[in-house]
Amino acid sequence: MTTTAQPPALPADSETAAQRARRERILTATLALAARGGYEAVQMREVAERSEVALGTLYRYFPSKVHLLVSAMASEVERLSVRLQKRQAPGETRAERVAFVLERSTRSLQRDPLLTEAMIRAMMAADASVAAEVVAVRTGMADLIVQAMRGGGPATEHDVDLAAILQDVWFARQIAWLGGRIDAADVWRDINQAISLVLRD
Amino acid sequence: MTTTAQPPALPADSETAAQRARRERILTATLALAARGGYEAVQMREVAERSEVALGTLYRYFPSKVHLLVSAMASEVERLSVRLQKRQAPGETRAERVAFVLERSTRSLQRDPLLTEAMIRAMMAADASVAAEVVAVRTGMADLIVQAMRGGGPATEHDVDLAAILQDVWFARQIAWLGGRIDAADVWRDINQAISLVLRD
DNA sequence: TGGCATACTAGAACACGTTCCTGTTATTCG
DNA sequence: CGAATAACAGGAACGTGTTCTAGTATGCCA
Repeated sequence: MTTTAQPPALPADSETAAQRARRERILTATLALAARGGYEAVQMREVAERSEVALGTLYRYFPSKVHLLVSAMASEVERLSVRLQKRQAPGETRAERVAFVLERSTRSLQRDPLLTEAMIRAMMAADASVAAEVVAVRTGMADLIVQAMRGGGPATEHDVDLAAILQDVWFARQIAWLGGRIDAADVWRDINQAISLVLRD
Repeated sequence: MTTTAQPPALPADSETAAQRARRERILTATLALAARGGYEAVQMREVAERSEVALGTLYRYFPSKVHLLVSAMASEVERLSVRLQKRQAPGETRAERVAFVLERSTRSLQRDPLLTEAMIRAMMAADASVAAEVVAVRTGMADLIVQAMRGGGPATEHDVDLAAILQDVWFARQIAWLGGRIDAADVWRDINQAISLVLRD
């Protein structure tokens, strides 16, 4: 319930160069700490110190640890999206193309298991106050899936609904993995299965 | 990393009556607090006080807040399961019967939004150490779904896989609701849609 | 240029999950 | 029954997310 104006977690256009640099340093430090030790290693005091910013300033930019990590994930999805959308996903059917994209995404995330743990955990812990950041992440991922589905053609309402279901399964399987109930290979097997169940052409 | 033997979060048969009573009081207090104020209102000191148990004892029974809340959810799912399995779900198709059961479950949970918030949040926060309790919850829910699907007939491997997907969507939609991204009515609409997409007879 | 609002730093302070310690009560076993 | 062991009560103490305070720097406007 702060009353003073402040840089929002979603960057505004009116930021000064110094502010953009601070935000950048904060996100970089966050990703580094998360990659090394997961969710619990991202300690606000440590993030502040590494990004050479006072603790209060960190909280001005990102009002909670969850905001911080979800924002970090949004920037990662952004990166992934740019990389994957350079060319159309290969495959004859929708299922094949979606499988290609989701497998690449999954593998890319599992390469840094601790980082993924930190980000997914934050997504799950997000309450209503983090809605905007969470929507950014989900929109980015939905775009990836829908683009793969349509394979150049137009996306229908139905396509978007299907993409949402796949994304739900995708997240749920990551959680099951984090929860130690399935291993990394199962994650992909289950997602793949969901794809073929949901996207019967 | 405790080394001494202790009453596990999953009750053993060898509990004395006094221990069973303590566990019961703890779960009752947990549900009461959660129903009144959600996840954050379930404070370990408060739970201990209300159940007339020392803080250390509470931690002996439930080694963390997440264990405690997931165990509470397991007992709630148990209750729901007993209530719903009194009679076979009505409906001609698998989709109709599953929809019936999941709608009842969803409505039952949404009647106590704060309690649901607390339990779902704990499910999502569960790490590997809570795997046993989480599995108990998921097994209970999967049973509900599979029983509705088969409508008296035998359940196949495939049925169980489909039930897992529906459960993933079910949880994910609850999270979206908790995260303020969709409202209570959307939860049911989305789940229903997933049912008809996944269970095309 | 001076004044003023806003942003930032440094660090104390607070809240709650968790751990630990000390002494007491209950339980089990010889 | 008596002694050993485990369980419990009561409460202090610690760690980390979050908030608050006081002082300093920075950018903006007259």
